[in-house]
Amino acid sequence: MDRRQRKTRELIFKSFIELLSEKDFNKITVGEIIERADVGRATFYAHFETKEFLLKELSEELFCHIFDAENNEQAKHRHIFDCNAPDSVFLHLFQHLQKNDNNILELLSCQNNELFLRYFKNNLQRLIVSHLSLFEARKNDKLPDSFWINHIASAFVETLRWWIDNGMKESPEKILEYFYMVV
Amino acid sequence: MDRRQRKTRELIFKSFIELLSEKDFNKITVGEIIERADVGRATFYAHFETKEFLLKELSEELFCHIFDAENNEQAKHRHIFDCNAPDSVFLHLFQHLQKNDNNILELLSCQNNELFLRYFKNNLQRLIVSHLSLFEARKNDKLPDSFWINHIASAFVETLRWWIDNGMKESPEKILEYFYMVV
DNA sequence: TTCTATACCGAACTATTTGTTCGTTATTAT
DNA sequence: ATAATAACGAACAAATAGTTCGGTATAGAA
Repeated sequence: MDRRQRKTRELIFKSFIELLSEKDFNKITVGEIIERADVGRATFYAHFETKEFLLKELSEELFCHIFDAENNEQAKHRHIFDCNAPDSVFLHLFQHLQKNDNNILELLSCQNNELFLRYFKNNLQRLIVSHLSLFEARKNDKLPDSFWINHIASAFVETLRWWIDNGMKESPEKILEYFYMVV
Repeated sequence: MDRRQRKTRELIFKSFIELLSEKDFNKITVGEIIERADVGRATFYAHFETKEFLLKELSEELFCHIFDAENNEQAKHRHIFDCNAPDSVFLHLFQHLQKNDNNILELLSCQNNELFLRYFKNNLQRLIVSHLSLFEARKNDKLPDSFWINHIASAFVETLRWWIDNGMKESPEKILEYFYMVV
């Protein structure tokens, strides 16, 4: 990809993230985005079909970073999934979030959190399926699999939401404990 | 309230609900709403400050109907909460939803379900607080109250979401069973 | 270095939507 | 019957979305 393209793309993302932490997605205008990113109007539309596509691509970029272990060559991200301790997956998720890598936290806690928590949950479901054995012991046989998976993912996201909304005072270990208590 | 006011208000609500079941909230224009409701532009703005306020008032009208037992004089709605059986509250919620009183179901399952499920959850929390004793036995002492309440409300909403998304094939009793299994 | 492709600029432009204003008409409550 | 007021409808300014196009600057290859 052309260096110019990369640069513009990053400028737009940066400006957009800033704006998202300030105001509601639907209140953000393309005019504001390009002004803050300092790029031309036509340039924006050369990169993103609409504001909605911009959001979609941003989300994908952010969450792939966290979740797509298989496709991720970089060792520093792989370690989340390579650990031997059985329940380290979720602990490391909490830890990563606390460290606020990639500023995901700001997006999960801003006014638009519904938007991102939904994306987050979708990605999470795939992760859970591959770690389903962790929860096998607690599952009631009568429960349909899809119900069970949805419940675990929801419980994680809601735990996360509660943690953020209450100022993230608890340690990742403590939150993991809470999470396991209810699931 | 003037009969004319009541009439236009209902016309606008009706038109709005129809549109919500067809397209995304943010894609709906005031022009479409008033055209379908067959009221003048100025009339719309005399009733609702913005589209967002229209949504808010609609939600309140719908959910108060279900949740606000204390303030509701009508016996037919009060019965949800007057039952003696301890867990009838949630069963009756599922039953009511299955019967699709007030067409709430369409709003909970349409493209905008995030919107309404959030409102739904907020109202639910208040209900849960007043029935907290039902879940006392399953609560771990270490868990903060607010975490526990949030978890129960979330689990209910997510159970409901799963039920709707999977075509509501299960009976309300079965769904209640699932709900109690995970909470 | 030179050359070619192309990303970006910027300004103008159309179309859509929002929210307001105001004089007129119709309906309501008393 | 009358006074109050809700609705009409047409026109209006302002904001925004998305497009077009000629000119400029830069990247990457030869």
